[in-house]
This record gives sequence, C-alpha cells and structure tokens, in this order.
Amino acid sequence: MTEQHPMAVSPGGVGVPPALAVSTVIFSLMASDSTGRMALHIPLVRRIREPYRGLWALPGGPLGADEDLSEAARRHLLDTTALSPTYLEQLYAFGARGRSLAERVVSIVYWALVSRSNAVEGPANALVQGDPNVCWFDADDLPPLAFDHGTIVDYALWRLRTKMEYSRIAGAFIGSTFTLSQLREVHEAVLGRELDPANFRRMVESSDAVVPTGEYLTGTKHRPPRLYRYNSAIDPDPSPLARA
Amino acid sequence: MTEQHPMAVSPGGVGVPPALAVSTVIFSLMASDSTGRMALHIPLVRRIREPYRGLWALPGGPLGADEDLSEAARRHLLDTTALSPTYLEQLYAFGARGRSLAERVVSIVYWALVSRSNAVEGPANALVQGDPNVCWFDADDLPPLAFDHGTIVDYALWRLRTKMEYSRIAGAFIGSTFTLSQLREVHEAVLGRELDPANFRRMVESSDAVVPTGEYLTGTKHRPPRLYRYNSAIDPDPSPLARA
DNA sequence: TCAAAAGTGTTGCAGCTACACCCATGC
DNA sequence: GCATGGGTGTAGCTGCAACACTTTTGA
Repeated sequence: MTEQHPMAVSPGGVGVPPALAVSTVIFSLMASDSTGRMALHIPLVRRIREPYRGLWALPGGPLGADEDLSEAARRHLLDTTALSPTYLEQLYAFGARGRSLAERVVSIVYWALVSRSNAVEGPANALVQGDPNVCWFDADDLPPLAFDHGTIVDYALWRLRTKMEYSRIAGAFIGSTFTLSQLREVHEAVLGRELDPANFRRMVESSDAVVPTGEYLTGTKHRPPRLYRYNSAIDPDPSPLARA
Repeated sequence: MTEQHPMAVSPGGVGVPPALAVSTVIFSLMASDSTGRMALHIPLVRRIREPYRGLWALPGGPLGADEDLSEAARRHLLDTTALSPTYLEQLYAFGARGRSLAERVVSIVYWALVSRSNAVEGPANALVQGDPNVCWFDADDLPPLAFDHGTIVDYALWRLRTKMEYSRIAGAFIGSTFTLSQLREVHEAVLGRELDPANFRRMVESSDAVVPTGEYLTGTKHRPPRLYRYNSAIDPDPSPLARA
C-alpha cells in the first residue's frame, strides 16, 4: 500500500499525476431538422488535434488554477455558445484509465440547460453560422463522439429525463413567464411522449412550483391562456449541496 | 478567455494545477455507544500533519497514476478499515477554491457501505482497538471535521437515506441471507424511524428485490422466520452508468 | 357558427397506511 | 398456557390516468 495520509499529493512521484479537465453537456430545445418538432439539442466542438482529431466532442478544457469547478464549466459554455446557463449541475467525474488514448485525464463533467429564447435569438446564432467547428446536434441523433463522450451524453440525458419528473428544471428551458401549454411542451419534448393537458395542469398547480402572473397571452387564435412564473420561494433542487 | 480546446492541459502554465485526491465516506451499522441501538457509523482518521492537524478527516489520498477512481477509493478503504465494500458509488467532486487552507485540492469523493458482520467480526476490530488515529463515529454525532468534510458527510448521509427509499442498497449492510425483520431493522436504523412490519414485508416482496431461500432461522424464542436472499437478476442501480 | 385550445369535473384504479387478527415457536 | 415476533387480511385514504365536458377567444 502506498501513501495513506489524506490530501497528501506527490506530483513528482511514480508516474505523472492525471490531468484534470472540466467538460459540459449543454442542452437546449430547438426545432429538429428532420421532424420539425421540438427536440433536445447539444452543441459539440470538432477536435482539431490528436487524439480523436476530426471527431466531435463535448466543450471543455483544463481547470483554471484559481477557478471553481462550476466556474470553469460556465467559462467553457460561454466560450462555445456565447450563452449563460439557466441551470448548471455537476454530473459525474470520469477517470477510468483507458478513456483517453493519449495522456491520462480525469474529467469532471457538468450538465447545463440554456433557455430556448437565448439559444435561438441570442448571439449563439452567430456562432452556429460562423464557426464550422461548433454545431448543435439532435441529442437523440449524435455522430460518433471522441473519448467516452458518447457514454457521458447518454448519462446526462438519463439524468435530465429522470430529474424532470420530480424537479422543476423544465423552467430553465423557457423564459421567465410562460403558459402551462408551453411548459407542457417542454416536458413532452424532453421526455419524448405526450402528456395529458388536464392532468399536467393539475400536477403543476398542486406542486406550488408555479404562480399565475395575472396576465394573459394574447394573439393566439383561441382563448387566451394565463401566464405563469416560477415560484421563487421554492428551491428547485432538494439536494443539501444546493444550499451549502 | 483562456485556452479553449478540450482536454488540453497546461501543467506549467499560470499557477500550479490543482491536485487530485480521492476520499471515501464509509458507512456501517453498529450499536451506538450512547443509546445501544443500531446506528450509522463512519470511520475517520486523525490528521497528523498540517493543515487541520489533529482534526478528524475522511480516509483518502492521492490518485495513483495507473489507478481507476473507484480503485483508489477501494484501496483507501482497505488501508483504513481492512475491509472491502459491499457497495461503492461516486458521490461528488469537491473543488471549491477555499476548501483547503493549504494547496488547491480537488477531491473526488466516493461513498461505501460495508456489511455489519464484516465490520464487527472482521479484522476491522483489530484496527479499531489498535490504531488510535482511526476510529468509528456515530454518523449523527460527529466531531468537527477537517476541510469541508462535514459538508461532504452531510451530503453522503442525505444520498444514502434518499437512495434507501427507492433502491435495494440496504442489503449491502447485512449478510447474504437474512430475515425480513433484519432487513427492516437496517432500514429503520438508516432512516431513523420505525416502519410497519406488515407493510414493509409487502413492499419488499412486491418489489421482487428479494427471494425466499426456503430455509428458516431457528433458535429464536418465537416462530422461526423465513430466510431471504437478494434477487441477483435485478440490478440494484437504475443508473445507466452501472451497466456501462 | 365553428375550430382550437383553455380550463374543470368525475370516475376508476393502484398503491400505501393503519391496524386488526391469526400462526408458530420457546418457555 | 402465555409471550413474542412472524405473517395475513382488509378498510380507507390519496394520487394519478383517462376522458367527458364547459369556456373563451379568433376567424
């Protein structure tokens, strides 16, 4: 057995210490090219150096020496999409030996949601048109990815869909006020199945997650729906880390 | 904005890169000193060097250059308690700037369960008697801990108690065969409240998590209870990472 | 007046809780 | 027998799914 005292690190010991990187799976809802329906999309960057040169990969990079983990995730997100996340959470630390063909890398991966209005109308559009090495992909129709990023995206998708059912993260995809139909469409797009409007309404209202603004959305060709806003008195994440 | 290409690391760049450590929150069920009832306990090690010298801390240490993250967690667990975990799962990566008073450290923390029979009858006992710098503590009555380890333990406790309600990790605390009363006692000790025996039985049986062995436990002063074993056909963790 | 979505009411099923009750063993 | 936990039965509550129905707007 080697060294046992906690927090003692031997940078020049046997072998070079594993490098540390932070990557982020960024989700946004956009109309799908194929079906035209709303679907989950994630931005990927094309690798311009070995290993896995030419393959698509998650945005990410090294952790700054004076930077919190989530700050690094935010920074790479901004570099890639010119957006700020409306939700950001740590996903997992991936560090298996064989996961990079080159040097040993431990990646701490975050997942983020960006709101649809930001992604479509914001500067991201310029980015999508401009840089050929960054592109949004349908999350359920991805090309082969570098490293173990395919596994990572699968896991992030599972976490997003699981968390959707007991949390209020759906609001992170839309603006500050919304109709219950819009909120339901977000749920439907993420979960990939239709939901009963009546039951969805009752479910959301009884959860206290949402409060009516008193305003109505006009301009539709039918009865104007009430506008809602998220109830800021309720914290979206039951985890104690969210408060720590 | 700094470097943006993924996986590129600058070891000699601005500032020294953060060190990487692996720590583990180890849970076992033992009779509490104060009440005599079964309660969650975790082993801590006393720090023998700065920072936080003299305080208790989670077992852990640096990641070996050729070692998977979970292997490192297992190794530190074995070094500290001479035990092998019956359950091991990654908890979270802690990397805030100020969390260590000394050099910047990113800790990838695991949580583990060890079975009661192992912990009480195994070589761990020798360890508890022998090394004054390692000791089991009641998880709900801990001394002040080094670093942010108090926060970490709180989070691990929350995860354990939350996961207990929808998963079958309770079996990791007991032997390969058990009565439903023993399983219920584990749940009660972890959750800290009593459960209805009749409803607990139905809940467990209907989940298919457990199968009767056909044997009965004798030597009690009442009707001999059936012995059960966990159904190995059902995987304990719904996460896709458990299969990857 | 009609189409379309907003919003409400109602019924039935499934799962859980509480608690009454019988069963099998040691003493 | 009696005490003790093992094990079963059951009534009531709650929450959710399904779906019928009414309301309010634009065209």
